[in-house]
Amino acid sequence: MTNIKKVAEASGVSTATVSYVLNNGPRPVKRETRDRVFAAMRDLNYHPSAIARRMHGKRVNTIGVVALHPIRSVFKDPYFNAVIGGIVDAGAKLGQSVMIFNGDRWLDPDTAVPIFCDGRCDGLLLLVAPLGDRMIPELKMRTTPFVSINEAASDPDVSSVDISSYDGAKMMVRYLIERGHRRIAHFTGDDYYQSANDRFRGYREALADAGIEFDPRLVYQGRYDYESGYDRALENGKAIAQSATALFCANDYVAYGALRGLAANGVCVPGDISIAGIDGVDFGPEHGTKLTTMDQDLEGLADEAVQLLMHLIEDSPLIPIKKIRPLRLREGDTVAAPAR
Amino acid sequence: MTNIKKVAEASGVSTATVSYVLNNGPRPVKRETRDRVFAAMRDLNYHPSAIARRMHGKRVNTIGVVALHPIRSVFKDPYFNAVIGGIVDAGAKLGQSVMIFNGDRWLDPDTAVPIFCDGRCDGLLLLVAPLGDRMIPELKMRTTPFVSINEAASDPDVSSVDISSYDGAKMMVRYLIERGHRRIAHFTGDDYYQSANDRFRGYREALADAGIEFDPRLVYQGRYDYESGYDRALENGKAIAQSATALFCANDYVAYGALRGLAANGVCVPGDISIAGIDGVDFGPEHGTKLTTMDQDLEGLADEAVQLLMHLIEDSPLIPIKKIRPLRLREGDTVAAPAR
DNA sequence: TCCGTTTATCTAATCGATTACGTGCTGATA
DNA sequence: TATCAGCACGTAATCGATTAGATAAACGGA
Repeated sequence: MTNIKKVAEASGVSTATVSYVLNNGPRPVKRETRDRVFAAMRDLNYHPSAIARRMHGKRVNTIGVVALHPIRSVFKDPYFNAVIGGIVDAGAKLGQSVMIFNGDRWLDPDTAVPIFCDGRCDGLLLLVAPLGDRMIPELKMRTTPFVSINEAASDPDVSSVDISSYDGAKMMVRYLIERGHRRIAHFTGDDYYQSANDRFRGYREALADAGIEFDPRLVYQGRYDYESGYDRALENGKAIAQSATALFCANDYVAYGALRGLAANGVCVPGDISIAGIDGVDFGPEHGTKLTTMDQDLEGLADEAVQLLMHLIEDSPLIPIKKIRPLRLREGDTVAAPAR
Repeated sequence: MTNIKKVAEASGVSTATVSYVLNNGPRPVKRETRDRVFAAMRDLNYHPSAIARRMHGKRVNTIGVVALHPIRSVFKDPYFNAVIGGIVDAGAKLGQSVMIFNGDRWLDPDTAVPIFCDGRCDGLLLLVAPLGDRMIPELKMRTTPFVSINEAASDPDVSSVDISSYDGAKMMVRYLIERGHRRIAHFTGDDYYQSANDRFRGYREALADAGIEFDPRLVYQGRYDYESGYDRALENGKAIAQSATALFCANDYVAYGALRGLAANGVCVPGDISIAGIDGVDFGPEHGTKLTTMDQDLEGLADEAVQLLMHLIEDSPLIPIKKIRPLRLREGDTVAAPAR
């Protein structure tokens, strides 16, 4: 392989000079010499080893994404896909490659965190809810900067980018109320997610603000996935359609599941009941129905997280930075005024 | 940071001995000493730097995935998602992390390939059709092993994992013929993909084998995406329904597009016309109609590619290895016998 | 003309590991 | 007891870069 030594020999200078040319500093090099070095680099098809540079604290232009999910596969999930895709895109624009840590192998923080921080990445993005509580203390013991995305931002020392699930849920339920609904059911998400609790709280607050009494019989405990929404809608479809005119689901998967589960019960959406989700996940053009949801702009979220991480890597600020992103209503075809 | 030197001091041995303990070789260490070293590593919370080890030709346990597409975003594409997800899963099982190279930044082989090979990855997987022709000559000049996945396997020196698009298309068209169809239309894929041409060829051969004359009026040139299928079906829906009883699409996106485009024309599938795809892309449970398609088992493909790459990395065999994977028919709800 | 500055470059230490080579010790053999 | 093999481990070179410190030449002011 061609290394810096060969380039130095070929251009008749020391390796130090080649390095100064390569990095455009920290010491100046005469233009004439510089040109000779560049020529030698071209002739020998030289490209510096990222590894050797990292030995001196230089960056490797790699950001690690720890994308773990306790149950489902991350790559079959449009939410994770959108975020990871956004990270890769945002990274590529800034010349950063992205390393993905995904799989059961990384679930144990004691063995995983040292590997995340073994020098291959300049910084880390965490997509690990609800595992962050176990992961973050380990990460804080090391020097690799990291940003937590959606969840686990409760720790005040951790830089994070997050959405306000509470506000989003509240806005959506307020919207349903404005459309004339007063009997609004709710399918919850997994209760070990902080966001699921926040969304439930936003739902209750919006009702309270409108002077509507909270009815626990309209709340169906569930998980954050399609099957959960489908199963609950299939079991309770008729009851829901009779007792409520709208159904607010804890996320878009649940909402789509509910949609199909209700359809299987012969309930029409939005004719018989309105359905609203939250997250704004893009299921692609192949998908049929457009869901009314709160869009959290996952690409924008990813972009902001990457930029924040780059800031941490480059400037290592002393105090943690927390960003909260707003959700925006996206009207689809699943909400209408109540029939009655 | 704690490094090997501190561990050596703490356990009263030299760094060499610590290294022998760490690597369990190449020289033996007395059990007693080994225990002392392990204890010191635990006490100091020591974990070796992957970077420094790489300086001595050791592996970093990272495989790079070059996932480029000339037009669409890779992460909004279920095909790429399935393959990349499969690679990440297969890698995690073998203790490998995956680095993703994606974005316009890497389209130019002259600047990109040196970066792919800058030491951060032990090997590369190429998902770059149809760009491989430009990328592969550059890669062959370097020492980083690589495997090409689907396309660009034409170069006899390159190890690859591929499906036989020709056989798959032929099998699918033969199946349609067996179901009673004789007038079979075809939506092609982008003609700069070798696979698209192979699929078209398989279509023609299957017709020829059954003694059915090839009718160029039944062939609609297009691209490998949903919109292409949709647009062609929307424009020509009635004509297609009248002139053919089945439609074989160059991939699953096109097929889904055709499905919706025909529906918009009031054509029923499979009542009025049967539709078949090829690839076996999984659109997730949220998706409605089940397409009849040729499944190429993308997870299995990814798994085999990772294993092949690991073989190249570990054993550096002298001759390239080429694998061809079969496609399997997956019956869905979009093919029936012709109505007549 | 002499000395201090500036400029351009070289020498060598350094990063954190791996490993070839050298050394001291033990025990078996002649 | 001298010799030699083998074991256990230390010393130091090495990987490919970066960079502080040393050095030599050019330049400018008193």
